[in-house]
Amino acid sequence: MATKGKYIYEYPHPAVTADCVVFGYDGKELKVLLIKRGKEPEASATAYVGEWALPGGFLEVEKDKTIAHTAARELKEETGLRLTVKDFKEVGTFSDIHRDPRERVITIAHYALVKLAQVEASTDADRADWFSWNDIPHLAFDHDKILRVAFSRLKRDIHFEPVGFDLLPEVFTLPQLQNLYESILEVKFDRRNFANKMKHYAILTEVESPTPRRGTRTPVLYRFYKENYDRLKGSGFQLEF
Amino acid sequence: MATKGKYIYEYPHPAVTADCVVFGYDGKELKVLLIKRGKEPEASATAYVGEWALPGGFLEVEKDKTIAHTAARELKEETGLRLTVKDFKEVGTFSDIHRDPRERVITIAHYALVKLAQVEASTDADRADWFSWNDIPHLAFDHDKILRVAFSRLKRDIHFEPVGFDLLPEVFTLPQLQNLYESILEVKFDRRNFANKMKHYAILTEVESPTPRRGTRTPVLYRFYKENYDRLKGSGFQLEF
DNA sequence: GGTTTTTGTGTAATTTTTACGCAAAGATAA
DNA sequence: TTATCTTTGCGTAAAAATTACACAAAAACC
Repeated sequence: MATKGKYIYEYPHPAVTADCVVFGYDGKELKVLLIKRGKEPEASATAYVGEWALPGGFLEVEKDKTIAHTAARELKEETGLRLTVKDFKEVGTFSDIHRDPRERVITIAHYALVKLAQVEASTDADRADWFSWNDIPHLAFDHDKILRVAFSRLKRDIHFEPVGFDLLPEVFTLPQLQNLYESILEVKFDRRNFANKMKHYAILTEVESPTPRRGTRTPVLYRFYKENYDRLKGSGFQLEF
Repeated sequence: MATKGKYIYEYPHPAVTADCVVFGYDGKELKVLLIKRGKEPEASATAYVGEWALPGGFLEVEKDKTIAHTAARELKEETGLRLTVKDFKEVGTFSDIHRDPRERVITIAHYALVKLAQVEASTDADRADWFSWNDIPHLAFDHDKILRVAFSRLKRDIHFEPVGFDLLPEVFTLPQLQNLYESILEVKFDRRNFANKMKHYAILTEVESPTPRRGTRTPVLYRFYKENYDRLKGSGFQLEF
C-alpha cells in the first residue's frame, strides 16, 4: 500500500491530531478518561495496539472547523462522550519529530472537565475507562507527558476560573469542594479559612437541604452562584488559594 | 502546476506553520517585530503580498525537531534575529478552516522577548521593522488576533515569571521597570509602593552607578538578581502587582 | 538663581491572610 | 441508653500585605 494515497503536496506535510485529557472527580479523587488503543481504520498503520492512551485522533482537513472540533468529534467517536467545542481548553502542542513511529504527527492537546457522575453512564465502557489520578497506567506515545502538562495547566487555571465547579455535581458540600481544590493544587487548607474565603467571595448559595443522610454530621449543600462569579470575574477578580 | 508535488498521503494533511510575536521595549513603549510579506519561494502560492505580518513559516517536516525549532529558524530567515528554541513560549494554535486562502494551514503561535537595543542592529531592516504596540498596522491572515492573544498571554505570564527582565537591558532604572510593567499590565502604580515591593522581593541589586547623565535627576541603576528570584520561584512564589 | 521635571524615600490606616479551639450532628459500639 | 468517634460548622485575634499619601534632592533649562 505504498502509493495508495491520493492527496499530493509539493512539500511534505505533517499529520495533525487533537488529544483530549478529560478530567472527572468522584468526590474523593481526580480521574482521567483513557481509551484502549485498537486498530484504527483511518490511519495507514496502527501503533501501540492494546495500550492505554488519551482519546484523540486526526484533524479532518476538509471538515473540522477548528482543532477543537477535532477534539470534540474524536472524543465522541472513541468514548461516546458528547462535549461541545467550548468545553475544551488548549493545553499545548506536542511536536517532537519522532513522537509517532508512523509519520510526522504533531498533536494539539486539550483538556476538558466533566461532572463524572453524569457522564459515566454515557461513556462507552468497551473502549474507555476512568483512572484515578494516582493510578494511571503507562500510556502510548508521549501521552504521559501530555497528561502531566495538562494537569499543570488545570492547576494554573483553577486560580482564575471556577473550573472546580465544572467537576462537581450541581449540588455539593463544602468539604467536597475543598477536597477537590486540595487534589488539584496538591496542598491542604484549613477548613475554617476555606469556608470563610468562600463565604467572602459569595459565589455559593445554600441549597434547601433535603437532609440526605451520610456517615456523620450532614453537611450543608451548596450550589454554585454563577451570577456573582461572573460579576467578580468581570472586575478583574481572581480566585486565590 | 496542479500536480507538481511529490508528497503523497492517503488522507489530506494540513500545512503547519509557526508564527512569532517578538516583543521588545525601548524604555518607553512596548514594540513588536513585523515583516513585510513578499513572494515566498517555498509556498505553492503567496498570499497577502505587501502586507505586514508576523514573522513565521512552514514546519519542515523532515528537519524541524519541534515546532519551536520552526519558529526559531523562520525568525532567523525572515528578520535576521537569532534566538534559541528556549526563548519561545507557546501562545496557542490557530486553526480556523479558512484562515489561509491557499490551503488548510494551522499555525502554532509563539512569543519571545528580546532586549531591543541589543537586537535592533542585527535585525534585517529591509524586510522587518519594529512597531509600537499602540501603532500596529493591519496585519495579514488572522495575525491581528494572534497578536492580541499573545499579548494577553504575556500579560498573564508576567505575574509568574520575570519576563520583564528579558525585555530590559542588563542594567536599568526603577522607573523603566515600572513603566514596563505598567505598559504590559495596562495599569498605573504608585511609585513608592512599586519601589517598596521590589525592595521587599529583593530581586534587584544596585549597580555602582557611573553617573550617566540624563534629562533630570540621575536614577539609580539596577541589575536583576537572578539567584534570589530563582530561590523565590522555587518556593512557590509569584510576582504580584 | 529660579523654574521645571524626575527621582528617592517612610509611615500610618486598611485590608487580607493566617492560626487556632470548641460544640453540634450523626453513626457505631458497648 | 450512653459513650465514643468522626465529620461538620462557626468566629476572633495576631500577623502580614496592601494601600494611600507628601516632601526634599538631583539635574537640566532658561
